[in-house]
Amino acid sequence: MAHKKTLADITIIDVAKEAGVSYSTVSRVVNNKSYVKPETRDKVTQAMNRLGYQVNLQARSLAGGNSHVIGLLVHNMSTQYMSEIFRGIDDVLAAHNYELMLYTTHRRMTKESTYVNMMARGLADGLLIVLPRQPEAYIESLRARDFPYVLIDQVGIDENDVSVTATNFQGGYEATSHLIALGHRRIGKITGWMDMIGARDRLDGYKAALADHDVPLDPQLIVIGDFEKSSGYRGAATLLNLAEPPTAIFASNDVMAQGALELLRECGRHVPQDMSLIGFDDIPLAAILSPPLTTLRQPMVEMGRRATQMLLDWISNPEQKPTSVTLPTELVQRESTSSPRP
Amino acid sequence: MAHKKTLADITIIDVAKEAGVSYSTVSRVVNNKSYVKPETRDKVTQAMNRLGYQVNLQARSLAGGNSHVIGLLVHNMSTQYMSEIFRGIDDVLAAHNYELMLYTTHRRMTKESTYVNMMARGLADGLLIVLPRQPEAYIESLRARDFPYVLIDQVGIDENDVSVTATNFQGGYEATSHLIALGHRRIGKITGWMDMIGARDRLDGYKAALADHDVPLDPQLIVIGDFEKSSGYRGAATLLNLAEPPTAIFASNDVMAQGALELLRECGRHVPQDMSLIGFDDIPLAAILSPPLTTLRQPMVEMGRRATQMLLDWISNPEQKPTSVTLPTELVQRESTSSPRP
DNA sequence: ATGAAAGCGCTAACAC
DNA sequence: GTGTTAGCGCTTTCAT
Repeated sequence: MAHKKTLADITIIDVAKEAGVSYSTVSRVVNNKSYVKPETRDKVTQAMNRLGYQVNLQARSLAGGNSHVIGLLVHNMSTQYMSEIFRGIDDVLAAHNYELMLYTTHRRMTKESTYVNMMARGLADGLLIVLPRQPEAYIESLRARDFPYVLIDQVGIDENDVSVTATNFQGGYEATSHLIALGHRRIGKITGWMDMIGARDRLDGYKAALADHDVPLDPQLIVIGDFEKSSGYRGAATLLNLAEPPTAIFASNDVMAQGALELLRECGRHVPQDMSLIGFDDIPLAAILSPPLTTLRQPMVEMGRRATQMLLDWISNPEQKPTSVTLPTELVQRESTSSPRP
Repeated sequence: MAHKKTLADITIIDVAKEAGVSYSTVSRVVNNKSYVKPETRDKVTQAMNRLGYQVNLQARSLAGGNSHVIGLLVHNMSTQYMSEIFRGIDDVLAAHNYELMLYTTHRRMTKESTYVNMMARGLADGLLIVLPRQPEAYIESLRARDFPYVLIDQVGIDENDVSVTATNFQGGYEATSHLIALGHRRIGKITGWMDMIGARDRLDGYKAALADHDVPLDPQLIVIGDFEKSSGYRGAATLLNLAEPPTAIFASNDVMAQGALELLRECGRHVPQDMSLIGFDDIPLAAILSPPLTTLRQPMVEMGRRATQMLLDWISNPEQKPTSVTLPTELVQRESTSSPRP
């Protein structure tokens, strides 16, 4: 045992004694359920304050109540993308006195299910899942127990899943159209994980914009990335080595754009004079790069906020399942895009 | 109640039935404690797998066992500084199958104690506290119950506190000496929160370096900051407006240096030609700024790792309290410092 | 409106 | 080496 419980651990029973009531009455006061005579309630409240009572979340949860904890399942916490989403989550959690259990999966994808099950067994009242790669593995079990969960930046398996996403197709379309409007005809594309719907949507938006503007689609111009900086770097290299290289590159997130920028600099190419570059997300980094990166802003903080609010609503009202929302993206023009050299 | 417990919730009792043993034997197998006949152990293990058993952490914790959760108390999760520290924490937690309860205090300093108490009452087996501002408020209660906790980047009230810090004084000394060696004599200093020992140490290092190199100390050159970008911006403005402005600025973290850089750019000053600039931390951002920032590297990932390892060791061996460690800082020369204009 | 009592799933003595 | 049993602190019927 890691610690000894000292006398400082005062329980509902201590409060009951102090207030001269039964301990189920104390429970009622604490949970604000059913009627308690105002007079009694006062007595109890005062006793609680006097003793400095604090609820034991595990006991409450074990006994069948809410745990007042929500679980957050993320791939990697140390990215600006996640920092932004987290700010939104944290905002609303703090406002509602909820605790947060954080789980980062990294490469250990197999453990996702284990974690989700632990959470669903009472450790948490609900789950926030950011960018899951294979939610199929556990979503079914979540549904089976009517356990509230909201997916962020990933739609689920079907319409039953509650999710918060952005307009990825539109964003891809707009980014590409922006480049076309500038006069580009050969536009390289570095994609994200192709097993993620959002990444596929951005690519589809790219293709649609090309088609709508009668720009031929050259498969060589599409290179598969993985949302990591290094794949942006490699992708840009691939594109640059083409017999007929593009005059602009659309990376499916800012971090890959950063990687591309690095490669371009190393090869002595100037952005945007020699090569236009556009990203996706608008993480804080985007504005700091030189040149500042033109990108498609995704409202990440708001996504975190909305998802959390939806989850909390759902928890407090289990019958009322929230409906998924899609938030708008927006073109942020900075200095990494311009017309191509004549 | 947020969810209904379905038949899928199989407990230690189900496993016991399935294996044909008592449920305390199952508990023994699960916890790997005391001897169980290998044969019995196998039977139980198989039953567990067959049923897909998973321990209920709250029940375990309530019953007096370890919760296998550690609490992390931070001021703000959405900074690169924290992202780095978190990577270290996450690394070792994952390796030891520990869960993480995250609590961000923001401006709600009053809630720190409440949270710490909740954790200490069984929700967590130990606590990691990053950069607390007023730990006095609750550290006493932690000690009173022999509850394991490790402070990161903050020494405690006295030698009894276990902490992981970096050589802030040395770092401040080295940063300043670097500037002096370059030929600077008027060196501005933007400090961090002055209620934090680390920030005071960096300032003291600055003063000591000045004294050792016979550079007069001008109080006007010291402006109080708060580790936020905006205070770096304002601090630089103050310094620039001095009758006799400095030729170099030492900001107590990279984020304030970033703020200073912004102000400098807006005022048309070139770094490092018109003004040398040095930061502290070496967050990823530092290398990306233009010009890339010279700074004092603090081994943040390692700090997180060490602290977590110490905490876990302590938890598994309560009699053996770990001893605090101080990790070395290191000058990282990039392009934001040079000799002053003649 | 309030009290009594039965568990929630588990650990940790204590028996055998 | 394994079974029995008493709680951990709380929520929730069920009485009253």
